[in-house]
Amino acid sequence: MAELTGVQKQYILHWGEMGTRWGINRTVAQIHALLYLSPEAVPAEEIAETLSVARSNVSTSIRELETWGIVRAVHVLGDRREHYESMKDVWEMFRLVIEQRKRREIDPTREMLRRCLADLDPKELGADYTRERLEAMAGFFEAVTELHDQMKQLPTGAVRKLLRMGMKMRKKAS
Amino acid sequence: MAELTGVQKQYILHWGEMGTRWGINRTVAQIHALLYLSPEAVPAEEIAETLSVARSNVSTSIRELETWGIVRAVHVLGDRREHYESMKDVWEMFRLVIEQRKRREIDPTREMLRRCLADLDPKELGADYTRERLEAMAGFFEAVTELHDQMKQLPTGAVRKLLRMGMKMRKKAS
DNA sequence: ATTCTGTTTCTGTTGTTACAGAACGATCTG
DNA sequence: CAGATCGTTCTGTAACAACAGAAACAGAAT
Repeated sequence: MAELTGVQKQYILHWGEMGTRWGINRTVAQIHALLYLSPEAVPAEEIAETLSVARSNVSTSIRELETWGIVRAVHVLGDRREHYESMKDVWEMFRLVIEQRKRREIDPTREMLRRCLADLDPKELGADYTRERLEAMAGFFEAVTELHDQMKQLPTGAVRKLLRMGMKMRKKAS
Repeated sequence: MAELTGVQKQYILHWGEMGTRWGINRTVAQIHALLYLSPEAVPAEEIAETLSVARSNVSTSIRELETWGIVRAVHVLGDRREHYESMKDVWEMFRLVIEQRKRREIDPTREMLRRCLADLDPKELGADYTRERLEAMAGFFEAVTELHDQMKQLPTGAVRKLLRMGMKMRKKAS
C-alpha cells in the first residue's frame, strides 16, 4: 500500500472530496479510504507518507475514526508501531455512523420539539397554529426514530430483504 | 409574527443550531424555522428585523431556500414587497431535501465507484482485493439508491405504512 | 540512565465561510 | 420625471476549521 495505483488514488481523492460534503474532514475521509482499500493494517507513518499529510494530522484523524468505531489499532509481531485497519463490512460501518449521527443530529431536535409542545401556552397568540406545526414536525422525527430503531435491530441481510419487499409493493401499486 | 413568543424563539434558535450540524447555514435554517411557524407569508424586511440579521443576508438565504424548493415568494394585494412562505408538508419538505442531497452526495460516488471498477486493471498488484472492496461499497450505494427511488415514488402515507410493516417483521423475529 | 521510536498535544498559519454594511439596480408612486 | 421603496450584488471583516511543524510525552531497547 506504500504506492498507490491509479484506481486507489481515484477512490481516495473522491472519498476525501465527498467527505467534506458529508461534513467529514477531508483528511479523515482520505485516511478512511486508504485503510478501507488496504489488505493489511497500516502504520501512521506510512499513512502520512502515502497521503502527504503531517503525522500530527494523521494522529488526530485516526482518533476521530476510532471514536466512530470504524477504525482500530492492531499490533503486528515484531513491530512496535501501531497499525491501523478499517472495518470492512460496509453495512455495519454505515450503521455505526448513522447511529451516532442520529444521536447528535436527530435526538436533540426530537427532545426540543417535545419540550416546545410542553411549554406551549394555549393562551398565547397563535398557539393553535404553532402547535399544529410543531406536532407535524415532531411526528416526522418520531417516525424517523422509529425507522432507525427498526433497522438497527435487523441484521444486514434483513434490510436488503425489506428493500425487496418495498419494491414489490411499489410494483403492485403501479 | 413580528414579535416572537418564547416557544417560537426556542424552536428557531434550535433549528438554526442544528442546521449547522446538518451542513446548513445557521441563518438559512433560522429563516426556514421562522417561515415554517408563520401562519402568513413574511416580507424580507420583517424577517431581518425579527431575527436581527442584515437584509442582504436574508436575501441570499431566501434564495438558497428557494433553490431547495421549500420556500417561495408570494404576493399580497396592495403590497409591493415579496412575501415568503415555507412549505408546510414536512414529509414532502424532507423528501425534496433528501432528493437533492442524494444527487449531490450519493450519485457522484456511485458513478466514481463504477468508473473505478471499470478502470481496474486485473494485472495490477492486489487488483482482486481492490475489486472486492470496491464492489462491496458499490453494492451499498446501489442499495441506497434503490431504497431512495422507491420511497420517492410512494406517497407520504405509504412510507408510514411500510414503517409499520417493518415493525411487525421485527416483532415476529424477536 | 539515556537514547531511540512512535504518538499526542500545542502553536501559529492559512484557507474558508458567514455575515454586515455599502453600493447598485430596478420598480413603483405621485 | 423625481423620489421613495425593495431587492440584489459587492466588498471588507470576523470567526472558524484544517493543517503543518515543533515541542512534549511515553514506553521500549541498550
